Formats: sequence, C-alpha cells, structure tokens
Amino acid sequence: MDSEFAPLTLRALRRVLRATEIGSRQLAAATGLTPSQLLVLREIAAREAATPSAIANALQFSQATITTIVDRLQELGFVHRQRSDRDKRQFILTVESAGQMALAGAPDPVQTTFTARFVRLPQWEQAMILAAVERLAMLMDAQHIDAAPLLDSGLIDRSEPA
Amino acid sequence: MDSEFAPLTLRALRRVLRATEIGSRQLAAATGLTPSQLLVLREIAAREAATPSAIANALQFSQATITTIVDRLQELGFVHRQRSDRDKRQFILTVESAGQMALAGAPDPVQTTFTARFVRLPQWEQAMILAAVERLAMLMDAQHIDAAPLLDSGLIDRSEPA
DNA sequence: AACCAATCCTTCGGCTACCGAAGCATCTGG
DNA sequence: CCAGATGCTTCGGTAGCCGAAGGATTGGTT
Repeated sequence: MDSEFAPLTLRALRRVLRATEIGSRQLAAATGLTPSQLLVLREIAAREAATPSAIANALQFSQATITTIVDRLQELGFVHRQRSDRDKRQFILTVESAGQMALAGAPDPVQTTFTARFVRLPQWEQAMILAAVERLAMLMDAQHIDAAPLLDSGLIDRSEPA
Repeated sequence: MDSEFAPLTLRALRRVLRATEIGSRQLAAATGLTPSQLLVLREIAAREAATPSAIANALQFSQATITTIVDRLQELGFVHRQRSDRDKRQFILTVESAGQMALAGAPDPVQTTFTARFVRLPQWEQAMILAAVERLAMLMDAQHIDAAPLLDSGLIDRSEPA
C-alpha cells in the first residue's frame, strides 16, 4: 500500500497558496496597500498593545523591515505610534479608524468568493475541511510545536533539530 | 444553527500560509535563492517548453518581473534561455543540471517536516486531509473556475463578476 | 508585396520589501 | 551607578515588482 497522499496534498496545497497569494496582491492593488503592509496592519489589529518586535516576531520579519512598513502605515494615517509608559524603549502600535476602515472595507476577493462557496457545502463537509485545515496548521507550524507538542501519540520524531 | 465554519477555516488557513511562507523564506536563505527565484525555477521545471509569458501568467507576475528573475537564474547557471524556432519572439526556458540539483538538493524544511508527520497519520485521516485540501483548491482557484465550473450542483453563484 | 495591429520580450525608471550592521535610548541585574 | 541586554531606528545595499516605452517578429489585410 504505502499510499502516497503526502505529495498530492502538498501539490494541492500549493495551488491554494498560489491562489491566496495572488488574491492578496490584487487586494493590495485595490486598497493602495502592499501585501506586506496589509499583513502588518492585520497583525497589529489582531492584538492588544502591539509592539514592533512582537509583530516582527509573529511575522518573522526583521525589526528593520517592520520599521519601514509601520512608517508608511503611519504616513497613511492607518496606524499610531506611541511610546510605552512601562518601557520607554518600546512603541505601542494602534490602528487608527482609517486603518479599521481600510481593513473592513477591503475584503479579500479570494476570501469573499471562498466564503460564498464554502457556506454552500453541506455541513459535514464544512466540518471536515475545517478539521483538516486545523490539522494541517498543526503539522506545519514549527514554532508552536516546539513550545508544546500538540500532536497525538508517537507523531513527533524530531529528527535532527538542525 | 448557521454554524460559522468559514471564518475558522480561514483563520486556520492563514496559519498554514504563514508557516509555508516563512519556510520558503528560510529555504531561500539556505539555497542562496530568493523565494521568487525558487518559485520561478519550480514553475519552469514543471513544464515543457516554458516561455517567460507562460510563467508570468501562471504566477501572475508581469513579464518585466520574470525577465529580471530569469536574468538572475541564468547568471547562476540554473536556467537556459534559447530563442524558439517556431516563433522567434519567444524564448524557451529550460532548467540546467545545476538548477535541477538546486531543486532536488534543497528540500523545503516545512515541507519535509510536514511530510514526516503526515505519513504517521492514519490512512483515513491522510485521505480526509487530501480531499479537504483539494476541495479548498477548487474553492479558491478563481482562474480555472471561470474556464470550467468544476464544482458540483448549485455551488456556483457568480454574484457580480466585479 | 507592403503594411498594421497584435504579440513577445527586454530595458528603463521608480517605488517597496527585506535584511544586517551600527547607533541611540532605555532597562535591568549586580 | 555601571555593564550588558533590549527595543527601535537609521543606513546602505540587494532584490522584487511594476508600468511605460522600445525593438523584433508574426499574422492578417488589402
């Protein structure tokens, strides 16, 4: 048997990736933001008291990169920079209302059509897809797995941490 | 019920995307190639008689972008440019042996660990994930759907083509 | 045959992404 | 109060990415 599901899954996954990547670039063009700017904006919006280093860490960008992107978001009036009181080395980043509107008013087209189609699937299939994607996320997310082995028995091998 | 599987799926999917994106950047650093160069190289390798415009179209890059990336791949000796006989405006791109080796010798770390973990899942789950991801690819790939409605009955809505 | 529009690719100019290294301010442990 | 660590920015550099313009080639028209 030794069925070869893995490469097929990877290939299909690449198609998904490509589609979303292209969509995010189109979205960027539509909003005037670049994909990276959008990514950073979303990441700031998603957390309380975001700091540049936290964003850099979450997105795996260097701090220098975050600085330039935040610079631009600030120029656009989407984000506010404010020194932290606790630690005056830090900046607290917050999303201004203009930024909120940009996020809300510019739905990702791929995401939109995806959702429109997805909700038409039978419930069981929706649930199945969700379960599968969450499983995928676990299988791929190396960061969190190092912190806490989420997977079931005997799944983790950890051959050479490099 | 009106269960909200869609946003959860999107959120999980974003985690997957992030993980692969980060992995591809790490891979790039490891091989000396950039993510885009790798993408283009893979795309050339994947097809017979690749032309710049075909690659540009598949990856949704401009021709100008492909030109510069192929320039660099050529400098590295990974890709060969040759005028087409049929149509002398075109170039035929082929992957040189050095490029083949680069592709083969530099496995994506995310992909590798993913596969290592994936194959340990029970067969039924592997099959389930594969089915789900293929379904996802269908749901997201706007390009092909316009050409041929792949989905089952009543799935397509096509509300405003924008 | 001569032309015109379309097509393929490149070149050019310009902005952004992204990084490492260096620099400045601040914090923390001793 | 000082030394080292930390958070962020600035600087210099490579690459991505694009639209517009340009050179060559093609196919269809008259």
